[in-house]
Formats: sequence, C-alpha cells, structure tokens
Amino acid sequence: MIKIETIDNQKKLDIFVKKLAHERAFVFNTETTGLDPFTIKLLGVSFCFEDGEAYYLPCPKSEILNLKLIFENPKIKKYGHDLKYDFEVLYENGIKLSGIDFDTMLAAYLLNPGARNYKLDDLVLAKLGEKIIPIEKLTGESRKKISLGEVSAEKIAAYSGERSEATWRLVGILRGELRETGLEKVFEKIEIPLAPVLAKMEIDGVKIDAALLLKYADRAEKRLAEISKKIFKLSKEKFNLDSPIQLRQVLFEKMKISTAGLGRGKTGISTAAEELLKLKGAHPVIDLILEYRELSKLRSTYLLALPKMVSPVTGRIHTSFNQAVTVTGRLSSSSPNLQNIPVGGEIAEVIRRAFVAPRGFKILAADYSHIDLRVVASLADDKNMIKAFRAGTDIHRETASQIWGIPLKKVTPEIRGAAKTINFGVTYGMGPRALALSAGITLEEAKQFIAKYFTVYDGVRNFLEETRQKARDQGYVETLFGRRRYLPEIYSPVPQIVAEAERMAINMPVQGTAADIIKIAMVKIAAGLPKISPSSKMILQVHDELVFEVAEREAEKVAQFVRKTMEGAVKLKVPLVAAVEIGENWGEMEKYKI
DNA sequence: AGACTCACG
DNA sequence: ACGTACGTGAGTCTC
Repeated sequence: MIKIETIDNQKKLDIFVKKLAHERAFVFNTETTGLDPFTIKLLGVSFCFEDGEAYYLPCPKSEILNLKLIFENPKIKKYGHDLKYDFEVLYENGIKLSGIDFDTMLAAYLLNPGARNYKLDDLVLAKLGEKIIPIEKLTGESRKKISLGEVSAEKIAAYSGERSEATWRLVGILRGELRETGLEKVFEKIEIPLAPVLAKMEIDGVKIDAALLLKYADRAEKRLAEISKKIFKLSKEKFNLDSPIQLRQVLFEKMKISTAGLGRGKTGISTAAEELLKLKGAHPVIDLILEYRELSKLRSTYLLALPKMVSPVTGRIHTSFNQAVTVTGRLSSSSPNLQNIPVGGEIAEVIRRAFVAPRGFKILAADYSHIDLRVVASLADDKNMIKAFRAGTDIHRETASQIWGIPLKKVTPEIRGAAKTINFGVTYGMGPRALALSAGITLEEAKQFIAKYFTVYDGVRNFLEETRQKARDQGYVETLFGRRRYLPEIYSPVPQIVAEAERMAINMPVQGTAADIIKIAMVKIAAGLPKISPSSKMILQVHDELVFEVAEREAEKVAQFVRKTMEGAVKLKVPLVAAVEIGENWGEMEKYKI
C-alpha cells in the first residue's frame, strides 16, 4: 500500500509547494470531468517524486495557480503518462507547462509501436506486475457511467495518487529499456519535444467556414435525390443505395450485370468503385452509382460532419493528433480526421476552401517534394537515384530517361507514368503483378521493367534485399534515426504472411524516416516561429505537409523560415525540397516564389 | 463489433 | 488456384 497525502488546507499547500520546488523531477497527473480539454473542468492533480508516496491536490478553484511557477520552470523535470493531454488541461487553466522530460505512453509506444494500446493500467500490469484501480471502480460501468466530477475527492485521491506513483516507477524501467534498444535519441530528440507542439496545434485549432460547407451539403442532397431517382428507374426497384449488400443483389442478381473478372470480399462480390469501374460501359447505371457514392461520401464525411465539430467555445475545429498510434511513426488525426480532407475534385475544392484564414491572416502550406523517394535514395545510397535528385528536375522523367537510356527530351508521358508508378511502388515493396495492374501493362512488361529498374538503381535493389534480411535476422527494422518496428510475422510458416511482412519491412524505414524528418522540422519550426511571427500558428500536419495560419504582413518571412527549416531539418545524401503556397484558404493557394 | 467502402499521404 | 502495394480514420449497414 502506498501513502497518499491529500493537500486540503493552505498550510499543507504551502509546505507542499516548497517541497516540490526543490525536487529535480516529478510525476503529475491531472484529473478532470471528461476528455475534451475545452469543456472539462479540472478536479485535481496528483504528484509523485518518491517510491511509495503520492500527493493529491483537489483544486476545483484556482489552487493550481500556486504551482504555476513550478509547472512553468523548465529546470524541474516533468514526468507523466500522455502529457499532451495534461499540457492542454493546464493550458486551459492558465499554465504553460515546461520541462517535459518523460512520457510513459510515448516510451511504451516507441518500445513496441505495434501494441495499439498504451493504457497506463496495462503498462503497469506488464512492467510492474501490479493491478491498479480501474477508472470503472470510481465511475461505474459503461451504461450508467458517471463523471469523475460526481466522485468524492477521497476516492479520486486514491485512484490518481496510485497512478502517479506507478508512473514514477515505470519511468525508471522504461528509461532503461529505451537505452538498451537505442531508442533514447528518437525519444528525447523527437517524440518528447513534439508532444507540447502537438498540444499547441490542437489547442489553436483551425478556422472553418461552416456555412459554405452546409450550403454545399444542401446542393449535394438535392443532386443525390436526382441520381437515386434515375438509378431506381433503371433498376425498377427502390433500395438502400448505401447498402453494398442490397446494391450487389440489384446489380448482379436482378439486373444480371456480368460479374466476370470482379473481385470478391468475405461476403460475396465486391461493389467497390475499383470493381465497378471495370463495368463502366456495361450499363448506364454504373456511372450513376459511382457518382452517388462519391457525392454521398463527401456529404456525410465532410460537408455535414465538419460543421458539427466546430467547438462552441472557440468557434474552431480542434483535431487530435495522435502520437502513439501508427506502426511506422507517422502521426494520425482523429475527431475529426483532418489528414484526409479531399483534394483534386470540384467538391473537394469547395471543402478545402472552407479551411479559411481569419481577417488579417493567410493560410500557408508547405510540403516536402517526393520525400519518400528521397529517403529511399539516401537510405539505399544509390548513386544513380542520388544523381537524379541532384539534377533537380522532374524525378520521374529522370528515372524514365535513365532506365530506358534515352534523352530527357524523348521521355513520353506514358513512359514517365510507368516510371512514376514504380518509383512510388518501390516504397511499398511492390511486385510485378501490382505494377502491371496499376501501370496498365502486361505482367511480362512489368517484370522486364522492374529488372531494368534494378539494374540502373542497383543500390535500391541491394537496400531492399538488405532490409528483408535485416527483418529476418533481427525480427525488426528501423528508420534512419533508430525508430523500430517489430515484425514477428516474418517467421510465419505461411509464405503469403511472410511476403506481407517483407513489404511492411521495406515500407517502414521509408515512411518512418520521412515521419521522423517532418517531426524534427515541426519541433524546430515551433521553437523558431514565435521569434519570426508571434501571431502565426502551425495548425496542421498531413504527413509531408505543414499548414500554418500566418499574419498577412509576415507571410513572406514565415514562408522563408518554414521552407528553410523544413529543408534543413536533417542532412540526407540528397537535398530536401519543400514548396510553399499561400492563400486566403486551403483551396485557393498560389505558389510562393523565393 | 465487424465488414465494406472510401477519403488522405 | 488465387491474391498481390504501405500507412491511417470515419460513415454506414448488418447482425
């Protein structure tokens, strides 16, 4: 049993503040009435800086401000579990957390990014062999769950104090494991400094023109009704167009449209767009269905959903940038996902136009050009591919020219297209079959093409083979900076599983190194941006792109700074190139020329 | 809860 | 004989 002291009077608080100010490091853990940092209330904070002992400070009012100087002192190290969340809670309570030094969730993620689940309870059980009080013990089970706000301070103190104390002991264990696995650098140089950067992006959010989206939702609705009518006329039956099962029945059983050459899923013939495209021309209903699908998707996922996500408190959209989800080291975004906003269509453009800058500001977007392929060239140390990138022209044309041994001028769009597909496919471990399918060539042609590709880019071929071998030898692969992905499936007796694992083995160092690079750039930009333009904000990250809301008068300065910082984030064997665009919104942007 | 489909890099 | 590119999150239907 650990000792938990509740700080429930001024005298105790004075003593505690003095004591805490003299610690070199402590764990803290905020308790709140919910999960959304903008609507929840802070209930209390627990602390631990010694094995077996914890403190709980109930602070419904402003007691927390007594600790402001300590929380904001970068010299006093802060430990915790998912500190991005605590950062946001404190920020909403007037405290700018500084000195983040260890996050047990991020450590557990780096140690095994395939785990999917990094709940403190599970971590404590796995690493300490102890069971801690589950939240349900306080709030009850799913249906009749109550908020922590309705739970007594005594119970929360026991619950929270125990968590802080367990976190404290986890820090020692996880720090050792990070050191043993060489993950210390990625942890200290990338993930830990990134956490408060992401927190700030989530807090700031993005401005949306909700009225514009809803106007188009209405138009989409009307168009969908028209399309449905036409489809039902052709099928001579009304049915739910959103149901793949009903659609399959109508198309293939009632209307007897040929299913030859169509792929199937677990439940029957697939009606995915990819399959329906094969039926284009077979029946006029196909085009209508494709149009219905596209419009319906955009309406429900973006036009209707985004306006619902506007915070009543800030009037903006606050996504979550998840730092411990993907197996490759990328971020993910949810509630809403702002990393899959449509691009390149009529309605897609409308949706992007709804991501607006406030008065006096502009949207600035900067994206890395071909970062994945540049990473391949660098990791593989491939002389020809490096040469192609140093030439600084169109990489796919360079590739086509090198592979077919023809001058750049003679590269046709078709040849360039095939080169583009394979350049792209290399980062996924693509085989001849997939190449043939996506480049629209025969299997034989694809095989020849790949053979030629690897003759010219023999460094790439060696890199791919070495990466597979490494996965087999070590059971894991890693990025340039040492981020790991374990691949136990590489030892499967089933050849198909092994092949899948090999493709993952090839993709992870590429995708992961690119993720490392943009994360490093984000940390550097976040550190430097306030000096360049205090009112400008980094608001989104979309894997190879960063989006900012910048003060109009400082847009040029920011453009220069962002581009330089992204391009200089790390030193590869090829130059990194970032292109900047500026506009009133995310849909209408113009290239920023140096 | 799982399947299907589809939006992004 | 077949299926074949990596990584995500969300809306909808179905059970």
